[in-house]
Amino acid sequence: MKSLPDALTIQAWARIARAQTRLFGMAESALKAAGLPPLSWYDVLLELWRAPGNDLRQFEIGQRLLLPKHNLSRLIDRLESAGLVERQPCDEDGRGHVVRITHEGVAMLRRMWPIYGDVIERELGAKLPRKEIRALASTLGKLLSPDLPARSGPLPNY
Amino acid sequence: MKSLPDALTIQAWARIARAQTRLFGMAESALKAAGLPPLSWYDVLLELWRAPGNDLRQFEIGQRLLLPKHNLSRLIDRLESAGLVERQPCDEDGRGHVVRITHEGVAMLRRMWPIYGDVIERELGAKLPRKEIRALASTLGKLLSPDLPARSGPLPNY
DNA sequence: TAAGATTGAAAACTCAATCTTT
DNA sequence: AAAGATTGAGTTTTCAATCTTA
Repeated sequence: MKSLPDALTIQAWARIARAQTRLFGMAESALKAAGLPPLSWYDVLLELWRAPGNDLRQFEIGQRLLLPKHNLSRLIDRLESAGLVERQPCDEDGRGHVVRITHEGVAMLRRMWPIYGDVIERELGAKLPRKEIRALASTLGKLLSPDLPARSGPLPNY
Repeated sequence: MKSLPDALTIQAWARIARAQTRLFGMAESALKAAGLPPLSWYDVLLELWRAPGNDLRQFEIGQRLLLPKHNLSRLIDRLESAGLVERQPCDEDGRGHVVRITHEGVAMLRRMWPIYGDVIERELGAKLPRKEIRALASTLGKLLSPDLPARSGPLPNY
């Protein structure tokens, strides 16, 4: 049975798409202008950096970032070619690999964060009162699956 | 001068990305499962359908959808091959074309909307109280350029 | 059989260069 | 020179098929 949304819901939906396109497009542009890799690299590196042993199984990265496995395979290939991560055989499960962030990968994260974070602050932090940012995060949180691993976003802490 | 965002702002930022990925991924899946074209087709067709004469200049579509022109060229190619739009020479400006939605294009819009709208209602409309949806739309609106053409989102009205 | 991961082929996107008209 | 639009080359993503191990 199909039930259709009202105009207000449609407007909110469209603005989620529009805001994402605009904001993340700006972040990509800023990174490219600085000669740095795209956001997808940052996301993977950050997940690895935050993981307890600085490593994760490939499928765990995919779960956290909502990426399909075939896509991830080649993304990791590129990161590996650039020397930012390394693949190691997995002891517990002979099928899979463990992906670990390298020293260079951490260095890259540190170079990217000032550029990326500046865009976040300019486009979001500086544009809304703190109360409204809190409400935004809370509302969007309700739209996300609670069964997915918790993820607080790009939070380098350095 | 770079100023970095606080943890709350980062969380809100990350949730915009995550919500967009999840929600629009679901819409794409639903359309594909029904054997229908992707959202990008819907977006273009809807803009044309809403335009006064059922047509727009190509660059106008690009402005409304935040798409670069080289990308749009081939998207319109695909829509044209599928018979959903047609390109006509432009009287006022010899450089450009006018893109008009065809009868089949409107029919496609009508077939896609029940599928797409159902996802919007399920994933957004049904999950949040109306007051919160209103606040969400309002907040996200503040993050978007006011100089861009107004766009209220997918609103078929039929 | 299913899960983790990879691969080839095709589709789509990006970037820079190009063409035409303003 | 600038704007609207297209095109070729290269990169990335998507889809389906495959491989290995659980």
